[in-house]
Amino acid sequence: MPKRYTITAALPYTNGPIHIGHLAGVYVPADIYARYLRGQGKDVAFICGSDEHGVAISLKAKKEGKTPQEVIDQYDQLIRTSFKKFGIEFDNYSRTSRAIHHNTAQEIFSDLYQKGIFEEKETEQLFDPEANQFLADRYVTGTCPICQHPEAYGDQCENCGSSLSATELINPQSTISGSQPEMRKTKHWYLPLNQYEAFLKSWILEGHQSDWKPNVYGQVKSWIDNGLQPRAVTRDLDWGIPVPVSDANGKVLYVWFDAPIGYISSTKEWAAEKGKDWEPYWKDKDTQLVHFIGKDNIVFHCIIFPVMLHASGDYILPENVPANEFLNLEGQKISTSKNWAVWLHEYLEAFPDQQDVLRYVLTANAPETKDNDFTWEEFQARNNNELVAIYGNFINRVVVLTHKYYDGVVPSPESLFKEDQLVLDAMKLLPNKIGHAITQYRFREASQLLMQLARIGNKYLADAEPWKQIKTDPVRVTTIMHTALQIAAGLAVLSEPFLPHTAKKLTALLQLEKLQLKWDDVNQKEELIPTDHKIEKAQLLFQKIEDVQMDEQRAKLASSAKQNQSETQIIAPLKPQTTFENFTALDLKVAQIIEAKKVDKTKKLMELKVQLGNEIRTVVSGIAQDFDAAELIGKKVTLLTNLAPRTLKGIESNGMILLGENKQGHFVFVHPEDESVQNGTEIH
RNA sequence: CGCGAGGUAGAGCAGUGGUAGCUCGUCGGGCUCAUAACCCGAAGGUCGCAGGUUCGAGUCCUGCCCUCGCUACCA
Repeated sequence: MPKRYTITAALPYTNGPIHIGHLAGVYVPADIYARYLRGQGKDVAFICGSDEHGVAISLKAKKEGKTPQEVIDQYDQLIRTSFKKFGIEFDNYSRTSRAIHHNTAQEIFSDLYQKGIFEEKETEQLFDPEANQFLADRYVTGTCPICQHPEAYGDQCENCGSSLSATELINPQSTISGSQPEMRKTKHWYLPLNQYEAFLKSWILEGHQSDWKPNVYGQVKSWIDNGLQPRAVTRDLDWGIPVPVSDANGKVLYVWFDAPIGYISSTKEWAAEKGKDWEPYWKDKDTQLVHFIGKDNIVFHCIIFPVMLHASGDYILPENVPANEFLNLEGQKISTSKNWAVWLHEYLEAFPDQQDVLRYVLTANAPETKDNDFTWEEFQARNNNELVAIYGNFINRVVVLTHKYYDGVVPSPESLFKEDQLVLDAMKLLPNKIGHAITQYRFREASQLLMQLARIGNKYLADAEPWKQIKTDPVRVTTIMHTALQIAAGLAVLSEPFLPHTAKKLTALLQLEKLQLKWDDVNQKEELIPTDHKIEKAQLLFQKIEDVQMDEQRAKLASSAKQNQSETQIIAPLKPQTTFENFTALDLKVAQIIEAKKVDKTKKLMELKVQLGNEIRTVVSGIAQDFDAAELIGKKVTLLTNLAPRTLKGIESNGMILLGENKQGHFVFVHPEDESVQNGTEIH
């Protein structure tokens, strides 16, 4: 049994508000876990904070004409408020821009530096002279050296799928200023992950094969098996924590080096406020450290951060890293940039005081084992059929009957019948069952076990029929209602980790505040709510959600998707002037697609047969993500016929179909008269 | 291409060698205390496909197909 728990939730990055995906993947499960343990009387530090460094924030500030400080202040405030309103009850929520964090991160860097852990390397990197900064690979575009696609990124060409290095691109261009980057030398410090393979193997691959989630374990194993590379932990940037070494002017700690240290500095800040010692929470072997994260963070929390902690010597390692998969929204990936999301602050405007509904839906449909989909239809169904119909209705029945028969006073029971004992026994099994599911990080299951208690209650009332018995055997009804009230009280206690706002309302409704009921009282106490105890008048815990409300939400999503499409586009820079001769050298002809088939084992490639006069040609085109084979057949397209043939995936492609590519990277055929094609759309 | 996860009733999920299960939805019935809520019953599955191991396979092995993700700055 651990003496204490340090629970961390991924630090939200302050370049935008948070949405339901963040909540479902990280914060709701972490909060349930922390609340459950606190309810058990455990010593818990539930730690989080805003992650406020890194190149994305610096860029966003430049783009919006603000200072980075203004950007992070704005979002830190918004995120902080959202968490508070949703009842995500951190023991401490700090910020990585605070002095305590800067100091802590620098201390850890210096410590590792002095121990000689880092490797120093000088490399050549692309530098944007106009923006006066080095460029991360994804901030460089240019022509792909392999397939000639004009908009390949510095790390990968989306067209042909090849992995690239930014220095290979033809005509590289900075996406920040548009200027041509130049090569410059720069020195950085590297964490030699490759030297820690043996440590990671024995710690994770041997030590956690059975208790870590398959997705986490598999991912880590894949990285280790492929061989780890030294990783730079510093960057050339003007926004971040200065590297505390004398020859490191203008260099800051890599955001992923400093962010997880934020857990430690946030713990320090909390301990100082509470007059506690922070060190046992990070250094005592009897502390259980758990990181709640999304799957994209696995490498940092299972490899990089543990190596940092291990190398420094005296820190403990995480006991588990229960990473969740992703949540989609109405069938599509949640995307901040495309505004395809349900933002927490906007949810609250539409559904005031209904935080628990979202908490419940996101728990019941959490992406624990695979990506899941959030739909408004399911949201409505879960609310109306489960929270309202089963949970809320049970409570309402009990409270209404208690007032009708006994003026709201808990009646004194006669001796229990077998059926009364059976439901009470069934309830007594639940605290351990639910607790076990929670400590195994199976929150979906835990939430369904909770709902089972309300089902037990409804069934009990239906079987015992107090409304009939009252006419023939009123004495029997005292026992029935007493028993039903015990279940209602049990629900109030066991709901707390999942539905904190509801638990509070229910506690008030049943006037349980003074009784101070604990989790284990549910299976240990004979009576949760005593005879002669007076309860409040009935009040609804959940409201039905109507179809109109769902239509509004769906309309909102649809309009943001549309708005996003019609957003004024920045027209791609014009290419150098060409000549009429060059143009006439191109042979453009109209052709009709007569056959279309997706190329096996590719995401994008489509093999097309096109009719061109009396000739049929085979063309391979990267459009499979935007079109189905069926809808392509019969389409008339413009074909560049005299392009040199090229073999893709073993199929010779003779020609190229002219396509427009919009901002989202989706292709449209070239029919400029079509309304949906915007001015400035690039054709290639 | 490589690697990881997933593919079980209309939907969402559980089930790691022994008669296929849960929740929602659908259909039928019951009840009327309750937010037209609750309770009971039924229909609905060749467990992605094809082979193999085994007395026996959703479960183990092999191959393939599909979805999502990762490949180092999207929770």
